[in-house]
Amino acid sequence: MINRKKHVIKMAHQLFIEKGFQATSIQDILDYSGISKGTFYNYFSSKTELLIELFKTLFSEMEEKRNALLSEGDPSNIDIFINQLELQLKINEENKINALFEEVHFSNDNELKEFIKKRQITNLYWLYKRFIDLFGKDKKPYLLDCAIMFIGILQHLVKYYNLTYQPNYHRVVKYSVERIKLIIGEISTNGVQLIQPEMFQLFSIDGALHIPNYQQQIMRIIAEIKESVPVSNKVNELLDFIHDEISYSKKPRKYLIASAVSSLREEKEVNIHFVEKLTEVIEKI
Amino acid sequence: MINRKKHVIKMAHQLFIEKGFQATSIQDILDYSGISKGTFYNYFSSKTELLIELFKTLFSEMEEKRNALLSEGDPSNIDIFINQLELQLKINEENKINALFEEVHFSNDNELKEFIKKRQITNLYWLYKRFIDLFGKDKKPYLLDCAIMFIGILQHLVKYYNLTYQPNYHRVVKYSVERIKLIIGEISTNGVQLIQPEMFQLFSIDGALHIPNYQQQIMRIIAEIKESVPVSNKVNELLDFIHDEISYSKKPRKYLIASAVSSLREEKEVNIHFVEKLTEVIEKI
DNA sequence: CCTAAATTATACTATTAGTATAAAATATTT
DNA sequence: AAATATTTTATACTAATAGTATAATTTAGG
Repeated sequence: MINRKKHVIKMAHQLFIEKGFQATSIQDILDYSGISKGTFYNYFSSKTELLIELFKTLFSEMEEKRNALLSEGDPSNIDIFINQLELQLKINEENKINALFEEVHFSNDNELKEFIKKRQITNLYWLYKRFIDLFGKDKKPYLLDCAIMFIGILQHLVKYYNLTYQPNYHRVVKYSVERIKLIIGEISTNGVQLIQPEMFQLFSIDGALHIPNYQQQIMRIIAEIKESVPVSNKVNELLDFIHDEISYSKKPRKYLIASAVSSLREEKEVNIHFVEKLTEVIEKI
Repeated sequence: MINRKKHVIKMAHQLFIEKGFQATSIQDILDYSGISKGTFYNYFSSKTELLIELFKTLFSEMEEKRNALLSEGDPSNIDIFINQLELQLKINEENKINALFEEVHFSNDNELKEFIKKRQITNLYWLYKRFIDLFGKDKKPYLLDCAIMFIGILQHLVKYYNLTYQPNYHRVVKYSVERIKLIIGEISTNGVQLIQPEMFQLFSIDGALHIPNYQQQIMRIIAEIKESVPVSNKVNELLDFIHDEISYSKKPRKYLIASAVSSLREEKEVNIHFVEKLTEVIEKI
């Protein structure tokens, strides 16, 4: 029964893709996934919260795959970067993430709006960091501007390219990268800056963003635990809490996480080996 | 009573700005603008249709002001272009058009989606044409790509600039224009093309877009008539029909418009001079 | 086999979009 | 000015849907 919640999210995702988020009623989701209303509200407090959970899983998967492309590779290798972008665009399309994203801008739900905003900033930060990898630390002052422009260029070109031709992400990404390379060269020669990278501090995710090491490690361990054995409700809840706290809190509450881990230790289904690794990593937060 | 409908749109606009489109119920609009439900549904078939009418008026006003900046000026003067962009960004902000736009992507309403899509394409086309004015016909094959990239750059820079600093549209526009100038130079030297300008034909607004002369003239005459004297319901309906047919139809139905004009001729409140001018222009369609 | 938790079925409330209609107010025509 | 047509209002109604409440049933685990 532990996968029921995931199953509901999956079914809802399908409905959202087919009919759109708005047009899918909760009753539709109940019918399609074969649960009762009570169960639904036991899992989620609203349709919006279901959507947020859907986004979280999709983004986690995407980030994992994206980072896997780079692991052990050379961060300054631009072909890897291009592969990462292509991958993201493809996953986006497969899951209609963009469509959902757009559909969702409407919401009066502040939690959702904040979630999406943070997501965009985090994504921008990733790009900024990758640009530093690719083009060198000396160009730092200009690379935020460039990252912003690059997102704009890429998104708009993809949109109109796909309106006109069959999608060809490789071509569009390469084209976009060529343009931004030119701009980076010119801007850093002339020393023109528009927005200061200190901007990230405004969103107080700067801290969290600077130490993605432990975050990635923890997320990997959690994934391993879940794959190793079907876990109980309780374990699942604990793992999800840790995952979310790590991923979406400005400052993850270290002691709360430690407490969750020690509860995990009690559960025999979880290999003690994993718990040790978790404890170890969490101490470094 | 002729302005009541406009008054309702205005009041609704205020509510949309304050609370958002979604969060504003029809009852809110009724209370705020002091009309009854019956009247509302007499004016609009739904809240969405009201929104479309709001957009139409906002866009018309914006286009008029934007084009006024260029009238009699040199199309290749880049400072005029920069002024035009600044103006648009400011009007956008004042009326929260972007916010409404985003809020609205959600809708299951196909009419609205189509309306917005066409609006974006039309806007892109305007920019493409302006780029031809500014950078020369010889660069035509590359200027659609550049227009697309430019929109992306400008929109994203504005977004993040305004998140960080006080809005300074002049600065952001100038920065964006500098970048695109560089790209245009490089692209046209190397002869790289991504999307063909023939793309516009896909949206079959190509024809309509090529002859904006009569469109502008007619819209000006209509505005003049409405300003000259408070017009009756009937006249207003006729004028609005002509306006919409000119603005939003792929191929305006010439004879239908002529018929509307001849009905106008019967109305004594409308100065015959205007009717003559209209007739004259419509013959050229 | 027993207990606790999860799930179901069902009924209910509250909000809202949209329809229907008769009465009242306002315009228009003769 | 009276008659007629139209617009507007007030009101009551239907239908759809989100979310709450709860007793009965099922399932999982010790």
